[in-house]
Amino acid sequence: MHLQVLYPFGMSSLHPAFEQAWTRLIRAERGLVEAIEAELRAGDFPPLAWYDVLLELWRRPNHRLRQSELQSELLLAQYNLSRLVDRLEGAGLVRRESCRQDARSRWVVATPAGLALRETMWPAYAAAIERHVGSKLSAEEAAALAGLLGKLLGR
Amino acid sequence: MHLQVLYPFGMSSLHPAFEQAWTRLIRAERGLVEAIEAELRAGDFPPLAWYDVLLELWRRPNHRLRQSELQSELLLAQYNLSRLVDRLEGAGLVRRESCRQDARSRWVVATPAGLALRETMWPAYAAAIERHVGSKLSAEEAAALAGLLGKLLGR
DNA sequence: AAAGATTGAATACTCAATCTTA
DNA sequence: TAAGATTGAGTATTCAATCTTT
Repeated sequence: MHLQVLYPFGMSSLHPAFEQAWTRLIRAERGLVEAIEAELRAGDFPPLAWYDVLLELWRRPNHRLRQSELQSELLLAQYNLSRLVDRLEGAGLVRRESCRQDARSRWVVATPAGLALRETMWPAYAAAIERHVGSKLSAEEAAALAGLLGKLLGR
Repeated sequence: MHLQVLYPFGMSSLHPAFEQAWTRLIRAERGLVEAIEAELRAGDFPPLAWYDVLLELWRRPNHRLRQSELQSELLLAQYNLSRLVDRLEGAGLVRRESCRQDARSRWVVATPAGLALRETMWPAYAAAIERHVGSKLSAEEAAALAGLLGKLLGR
């Protein structure tokens, strides 16, 4: 096949389509996150990481999750999550509770203020996604993109 | 439909395909960058940001670029690039030169050590991309992904 | 020993202010 | 005034070490 002659697979080469997909993946993610977070900041909302925590908690029974579960949901390092939860707790959006079943663990529980913030934040967030993603892809293209990214994620 | 109850279409809602594409874009980018950077770190290589700078310089005549040009190429904030270049300069990989044409500007020039590092780093980087991206998508899928991401980037 | 979580110290990033030259 | 770049101070992230419980 033609491209394989120009860029044979081997020790140190890479098909250009992979390289381009890789560089664009990084640029698209960073550019869009920056643009969307700037819009949220302009609306006096906290960073997306705060939303992510509140969303995970909101989805669960009793709006609570063990830190270790939050950690694996959000793909965060343990020490990173520990300090993120510190900040949310300091802002009164979550509280920590000790865990009967396993005293090593701690629950992270959304407070009413945390749930209210997530609810207020969602329309602004959705509008920003609509503006930056929805305006550039059709629904079919978005579905195709989600499918390809799913493969990268092993789904 | 269930999701429409949670996220009805309207002023502040979003087609689920956009939401899924968005969340997967973030997860795929972060997971892959983390995995690939971990491999490079294990091979005693510096962060990808260093590679990005050295690559841009390598591509240019005389292996040099104004800081402001590097900044727009790499989509970095000015203060961020300033300190990234400080670190590369401290490691002897680039040097700064004053600019005759516009004394406000400074050139960033790759040193022989910087060019050599980029060259040594590429096979390891390419192998990591191959392992984490090439193994999960066909070349056709990678090209389709690059095309969709290009739309998101306005290309 | 391993899992869950936290912390001190070092590094990196961000915001706003600053400096120089165009 | 604006462009290019840098810097001090504050915030966030990272690494390694630590603590408690399983």
